[in-house]
Amino acid sequence: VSCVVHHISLAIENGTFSLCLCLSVLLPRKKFIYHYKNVRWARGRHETYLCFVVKRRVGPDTLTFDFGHLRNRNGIHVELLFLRYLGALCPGLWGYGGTGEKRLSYSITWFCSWSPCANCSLRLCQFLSQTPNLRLRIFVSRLYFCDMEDSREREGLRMLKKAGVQITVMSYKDFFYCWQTFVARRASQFKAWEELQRNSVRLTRKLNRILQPCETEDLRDAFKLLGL
DNA sequence: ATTTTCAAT
Repeated sequence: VSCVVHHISLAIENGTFSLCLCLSVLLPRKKFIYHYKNVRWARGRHETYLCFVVKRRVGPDTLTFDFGHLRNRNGIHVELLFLRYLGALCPGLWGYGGTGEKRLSYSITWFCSWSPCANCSLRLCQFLSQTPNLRLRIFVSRLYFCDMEDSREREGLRMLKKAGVQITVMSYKDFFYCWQTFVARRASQFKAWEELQRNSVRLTRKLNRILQPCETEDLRDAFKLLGL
């Protein structure tokens, strides 16, 4: 109930924009499966979903503060929408991060159907550099525009890593957790699709290669040195 | 073998 009330108050603050947010606290099953399916060719996913959990920590005590989901709207990527809501989701985020008695910090975990684009990564890095008392963990189902070696999206993911963001490709246990937490599942059990595991492993390897480009560069240098 | 991608009609 508190979650619903919270989202209604968000709607009042931000106008009709977030009306949908407060009407659908849980994600319909079909929508979740369609958008989070980690298929190789994700044709027609012209939306991106972001399921989030906010944890609030005051001194030694941590509690789950809020959760919910968002999707991109009006040409605004879902990550930037999330940043707009962040102030409301994390009261006191600014101003209590120091060494005072009220030491307050937040930890956000989100599960996104696509990894962030280059611009969103940049904006997130900028934001995080100004909020040292916010920790962000990002799980992604699929990698967005990361096929080219020199893609800006790849660079963006590396920047996020440098900024201290933990980025992970979703595996079975993460899809399962999302199903339990964010989906209007009724009594239904999460049923993995074909290839879930294989795709997750493939994307994990791909992400690891993206985040550790130095090794291959070093190898190339080594080959050059050896005249190979 | 090849296919898509936070749309634009």
